[in-house]
Amino acid sequence: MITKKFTNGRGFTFYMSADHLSDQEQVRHNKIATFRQQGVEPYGDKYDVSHYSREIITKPDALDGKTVRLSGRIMTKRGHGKAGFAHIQDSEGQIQIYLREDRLGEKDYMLYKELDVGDIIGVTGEIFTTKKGEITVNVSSFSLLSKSLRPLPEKWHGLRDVELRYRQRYLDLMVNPEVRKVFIARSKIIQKMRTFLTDRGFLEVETPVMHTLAGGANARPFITHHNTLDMELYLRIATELHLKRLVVGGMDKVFELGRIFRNEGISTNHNPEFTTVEVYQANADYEDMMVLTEEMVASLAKEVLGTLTIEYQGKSLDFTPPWPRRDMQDVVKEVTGIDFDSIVDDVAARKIAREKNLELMPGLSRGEILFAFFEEFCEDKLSGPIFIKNYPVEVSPLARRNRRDPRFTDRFEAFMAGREIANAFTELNDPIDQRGRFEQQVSRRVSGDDEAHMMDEDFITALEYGMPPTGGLGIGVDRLIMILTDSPSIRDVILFPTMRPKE
RNA sequence: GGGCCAUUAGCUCAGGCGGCAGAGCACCUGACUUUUAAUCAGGGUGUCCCAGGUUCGAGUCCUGGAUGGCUCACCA
Repeated sequence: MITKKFTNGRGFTFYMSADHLSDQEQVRHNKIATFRQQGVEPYGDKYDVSHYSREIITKPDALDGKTVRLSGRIMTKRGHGKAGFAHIQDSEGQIQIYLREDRLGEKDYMLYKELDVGDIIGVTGEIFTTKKGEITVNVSSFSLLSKSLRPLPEKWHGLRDVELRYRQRYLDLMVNPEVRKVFIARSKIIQKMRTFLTDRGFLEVETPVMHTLAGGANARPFITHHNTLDMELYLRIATELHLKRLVVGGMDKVFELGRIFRNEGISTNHNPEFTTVEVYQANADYEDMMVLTEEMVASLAKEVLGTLTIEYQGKSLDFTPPWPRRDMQDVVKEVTGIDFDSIVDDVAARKIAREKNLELMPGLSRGEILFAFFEEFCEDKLSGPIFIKNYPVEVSPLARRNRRDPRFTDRFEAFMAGREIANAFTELNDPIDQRGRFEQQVSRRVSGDDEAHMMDEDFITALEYGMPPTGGLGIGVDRLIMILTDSPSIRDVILFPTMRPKE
């Protein structure tokens, strides 16, 4: 290690070295040693804080001339010989501080001059307003609370590199203030969601994350292993089947807000672990779930954003209930000109799919093809919010059949900005029909569809004891938060999105 | 998984046709007691993502790989 020693005019000794540390890191490491030599602890004790920055900025008149104590991270620093300005940032924002040598004394002022952007300090001083009109703390004393050993990202551009932003979210939060706003909004949305439901008499419950059988959705699970039991366990892909067991047990109104896991692709709309809320209400049906959905989303928008009309990526969305309700078959007819009501069998449906150049797995049924038409040609055109209802039975293995037309189920999905946000139905409570649906799923599984459901005998057994007529709703919480915070990527609303490790 | 693009200083980015590695901020040295992207004078601090190849010579061209972004497929 090549080391070069030099001393600056203020008695601080530095060693520049040629090892793995950058020059800026080396300087900061050396300062720690020098501070300790001078009796200054670089990782100080807790600082009694009287105010946060925002309280001071928002009511300067009441605090003018008053002494305040606050702590924060140095974000900018400007020296002027025997005086200096800096901005410190706390959880509420930034405030300017002013330090003078004739106030602090030579020793402390010299210590201040050695502080770096990124260091966390506690300051005590009086509030005043500078010539240029900025509310500022005239510091009478300060102490170093935590020495930062690495330089912060650039003050003007912030941290732009998306890879670094996700991998080192703490830096993103430090230097990109709008990021903090998104996650504060996320926290509020989830909190309001919880109180919205509990206020309406729903009971929050926790069901297993590790399943012996991953059900309730069409998705590939993550597999893990329990050593003592020596068995495979799956991380849950949905909370649905356990929540319905609770309804069988007499818990009439339940919900679970939590993380689920799907072993599938990653994209701007998909993270392997994500958050859903599922709600089940006995003596209700999917119409009731529509009302619940629109009321909940409207109340979240109102309470968190203060408005029912928002902009998402330049498009306007109005959450004022009631939202439009459209039949899937009607929407497909409107967009593609094809009336599935007049297509009576699977063969005719496959023929029309070929005409529209829709490449599908062989042997699909009429309902599956209708659903494919909807997804392919209609879904991304639904700016919403809108409810699409009456889903084919083949793609809805857990939903009750429509009384008048058993080819369909009493199911809807809510769409916003062309994305599915919610999925709900009148729950299938006929155990014999449910067994048939599972059997159909299993046969699809056998023929290669590894996302199809597995037979869940235990769930069937629960239904055989009798489940009351029940409405169920699932909401993709991350996606809803994306809409409400105008975030283009799901990674912008998940603090630590799944990333491949570096190297 | 396929296609396209990106990776250069701590950060944000430029580097035409292959010819000594660049700017701003940050940093270092000095000046400056109400500045605010402070200013002034001086200083470039680097595994050009990695490994090969072509070439007298590669940040630049070729091959392979890594990570990320967008997109298609899959899905919510």
